[in-house]
Amino acid sequence: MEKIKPHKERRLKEIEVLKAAILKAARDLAIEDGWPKVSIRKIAAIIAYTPPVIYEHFKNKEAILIELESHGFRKLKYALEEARESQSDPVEQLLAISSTFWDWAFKNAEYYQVMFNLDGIRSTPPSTEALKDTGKSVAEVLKQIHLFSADTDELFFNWWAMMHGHVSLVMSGQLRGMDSQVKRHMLGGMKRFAKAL
Amino acid sequence: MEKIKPHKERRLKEIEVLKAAILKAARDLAIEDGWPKVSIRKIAAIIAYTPPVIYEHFKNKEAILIELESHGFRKLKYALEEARESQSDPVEQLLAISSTFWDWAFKNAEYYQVMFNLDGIRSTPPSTEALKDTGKSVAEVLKQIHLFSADTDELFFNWWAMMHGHVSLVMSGQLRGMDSQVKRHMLGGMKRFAKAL
DNA sequence: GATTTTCGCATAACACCGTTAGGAATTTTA
DNA sequence: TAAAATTCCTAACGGTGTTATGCGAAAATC
Repeated sequence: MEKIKPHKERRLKEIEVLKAAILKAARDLAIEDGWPKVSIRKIAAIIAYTPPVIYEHFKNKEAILIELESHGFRKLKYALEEARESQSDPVEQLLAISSTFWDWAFKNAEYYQVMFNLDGIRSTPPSTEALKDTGKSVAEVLKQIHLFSADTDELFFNWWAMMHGHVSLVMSGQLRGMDSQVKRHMLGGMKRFAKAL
Repeated sequence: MEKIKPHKERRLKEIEVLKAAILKAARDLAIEDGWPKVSIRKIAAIIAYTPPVIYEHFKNKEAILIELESHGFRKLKYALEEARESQSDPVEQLLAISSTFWDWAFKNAEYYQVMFNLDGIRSTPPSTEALKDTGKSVAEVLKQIHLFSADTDELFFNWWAMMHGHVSLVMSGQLRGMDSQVKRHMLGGMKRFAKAL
């Protein structure tokens, strides 16, 4: 068994720390000024290195976004699961999940934007897998509610569309200033959606 | 009454022509390679002028996009009105409008993307006015259908969210390759939506 | 008709961007 | 101690939106 030399181990930690710092810097910049203003050079300045160093940890700028995207989906998934567990009735669960989704999206707008390419920074889109996995709680709840009606895939996509539609219209500014009003509308629509199943 | 001198008049025509050429060049570039690859320099090359000339017709790059956005909304509005007139029953009208919306969005993706900032090129978002005006047909149809239930604003936003949600999830690649499947699901959801009113 | 003014347009530059090549200095290995 | 590898920087390439400057030609004025 090979013994790992202490300085090697320390170095590995350092690399991990630096990688985390890059991700944090990118996110902080996005929170501050929005994704379009995030640049490799600014990230480098924050972590007090020169730009090329970043390319030792990430293949390119896109790779940083992809990593943050998956962070975002994991966090959102967790939030939705928690929301579901706060209720026992399936319809109540659906409403709780939807409400939590909304709140999470705006409290973590920088994540949401990179997850759904809302600022068009990404050149490759997130995979369908992320959607399916993140919405697992919803899929299960829908299965419990619908009992007899349309196929589950349809309901699942309908739910995603209603959520992302409302959120992205507000977030991209088309309905700026109507946040809470639109959230009410979204929940109203979700109730009708559940009732129609 | 002041007489307009012929060379002045000719010049005004030239300016109009050039402005139209700039808009067309931008759109063609977007159709070819997507909005992120559209640049002032490339537009200039196409119209066979140098970049500064473009700034005599548009304040900046954003202004070009804003103009195309309003073109897009006008065209979409017209398409939706036509769809409505193809049916007499209100529910059928709603479905026809929704189906047409879908088809239009993908047949005019370069417009749709600039209208909803799907590629994040815009820094200022389109106004709520454009949404309200474009969706006028829908608002009227919804008023005819709902008779007693929830307020019209809510239904109107719900419709926009369902449409834009489905479209943007497919268009931004999250559901790539599932175009026709998702369209079916969207129409299914829309039927349930109409039935629940 | 000559002179002045205005107009149309290009050259060149500024400040930024993502990304990469090359090399210096330091640290680890032999 | 010499060789090898690692770490990190400087400098550059080709691209971006945008603007200052100025030249030549056309139009307006005298």
